[in-house]
Amino acid sequence: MLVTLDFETYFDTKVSLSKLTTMDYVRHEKFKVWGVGIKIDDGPTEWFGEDEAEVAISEIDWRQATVICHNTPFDGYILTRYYRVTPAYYIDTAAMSRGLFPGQSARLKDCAIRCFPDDETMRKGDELIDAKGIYDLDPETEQALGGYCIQDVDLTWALYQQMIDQMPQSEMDIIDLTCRMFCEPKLTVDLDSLIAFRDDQIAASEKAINDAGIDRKILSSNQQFAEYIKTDLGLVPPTKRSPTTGKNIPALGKNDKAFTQMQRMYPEHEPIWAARKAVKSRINETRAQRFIDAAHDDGTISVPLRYYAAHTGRFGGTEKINMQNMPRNSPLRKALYAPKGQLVFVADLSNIEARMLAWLADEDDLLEQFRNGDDIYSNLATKIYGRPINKTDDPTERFVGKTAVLGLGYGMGAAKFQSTLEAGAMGPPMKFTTEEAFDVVNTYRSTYSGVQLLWSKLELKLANTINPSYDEHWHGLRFHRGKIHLPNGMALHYNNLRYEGGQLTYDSRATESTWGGRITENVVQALSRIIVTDSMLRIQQDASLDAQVVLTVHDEIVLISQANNPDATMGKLIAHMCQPPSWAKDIPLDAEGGYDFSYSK
DNA sequence: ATGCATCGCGCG
DNA sequence: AAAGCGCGCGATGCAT
Repeated sequence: MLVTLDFETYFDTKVSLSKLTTMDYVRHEKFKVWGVGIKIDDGPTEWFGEDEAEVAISEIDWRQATVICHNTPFDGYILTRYYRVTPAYYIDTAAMSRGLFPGQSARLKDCAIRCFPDDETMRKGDELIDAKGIYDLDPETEQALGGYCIQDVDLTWALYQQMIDQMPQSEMDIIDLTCRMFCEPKLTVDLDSLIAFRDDQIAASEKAINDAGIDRKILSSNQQFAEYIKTDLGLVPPTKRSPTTGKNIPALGKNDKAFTQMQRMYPEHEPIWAARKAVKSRINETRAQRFIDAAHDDGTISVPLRYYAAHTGRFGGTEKINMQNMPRNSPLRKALYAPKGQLVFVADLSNIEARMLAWLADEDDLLEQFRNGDDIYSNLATKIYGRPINKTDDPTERFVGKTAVLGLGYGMGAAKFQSTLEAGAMGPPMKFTTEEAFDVVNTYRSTYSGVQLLWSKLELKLANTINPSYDEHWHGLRFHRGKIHLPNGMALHYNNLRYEGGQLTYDSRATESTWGGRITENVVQALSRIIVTDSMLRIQQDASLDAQVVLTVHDEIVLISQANNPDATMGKLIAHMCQPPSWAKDIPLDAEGGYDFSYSK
């Protein structure tokens, strides 16, 4: 049974979805369901007002129901957390839109215009219903609201019918799973440790500011802090060229080399440097607070993930919470744990993008190294240094190999390679001369000549699609009409593809230009994402695992399963993740992972 | 007050 | 001619 529905709920200037997270909004004391529009299968849409909504919801057999909404994490959250009913399957037309039209607005209004450009009846009502801030609706307002709600439900249904044929079942299952992570939370939070962490952060930052004796405002502002360094300390504040605007801006970031150097040169100002750091690291405090606020009374926490946030299909964060970029050894991670009797399992696909790149580039030698379980970072470093490099004896040289493998495969140049090494993002900061950096880049490109060839191949094939009759199948991909169709039925979109000033150009939110290295990265990322989501579904659907996937972080899958016999569970996970797809049977995959009471690796 | 662009920084 | 790529959030500073 298909249940298309749309809740209309109280909102005012402060209590609204634009001001609050979904969690805070639905649990707000003023939250109230004004009514709900419900359509069962292709029957008529009915409006149920405030007094009828609960009965209408309770009369549906949710164990048999597939719910369809526009932005289902919201309506689904009301169903599961407010009405305590759980649909069998979640469909979200906003998510479908993001999948089919990456980078374009997924608002109901915009979806309608895009899907039905010539049908003026398929429009979201835009006359203003002034229900804002009216807690108890008068009959006329309620009737008007009900009318618009019915229109929205009908529109959602029409969008569903329009888009469903273009959506592969696997992606519908991923949308269902994404909604489930949010609407049926399984992870729990340790509030005490979060509160302790937050309060520690606040105390530490207050102490640092007091010790320095400078106003917080000055410390936190780049411009004001630069001025302070100049006039009060009598030093020259470091500057740099903005990578986006080209303007000269203060280089006072935590990782700005000139600034860290200045800190080393003037240790007598240590309290000031410490205070600057403390002020700038308030994110820990606010993040802890976000988690505390998001926690439900029963201890669970919803995982907000945005389906198809990136045009490559990768997920993103949302609801002011980004669980995909939590610092690795942060108390934030440790505060997320499994319910009693269960464990958190974390597994990731080792070097998935490097493997995918090697597979696409037909780099047989590299593929063989992966098959043999070789340390590819050390192997490349061996070529770079001209002597045997291994993980234990030459960690520094290996980092050079790692930086090379991760960046040079997508066209990174010598200057950028040099500065990346100098910043020391992946290991100890290293000094390379321009010539040395050039040497490494050349070594990489000649060692993996297939990669360099791949850049130009992909650029040429994509550029060829400017010609509408061009249609080529290659490596499970199809190049046609500004799109690179992926083997799972989705596609990379390069809208309005053209040459502008000699640059391959397309429209996303802004006008973008692209080139071989960038296209290669897009394809590699999109294909790697399919490997991960395919195994996510296998894991979720393997009844013997009794697992609930609760989070994914690009190459990593996080799930909760029973605590008994965890090694057997882990073994099955790894097996699921190492299964190559039908379109790349010869790609060597590897996965590793572990389990614990909490989400800590 | 609120929105937008920009930067910094965390993750992959 | 030359270019690692992909995200979201917090904070600042400026525009409205």
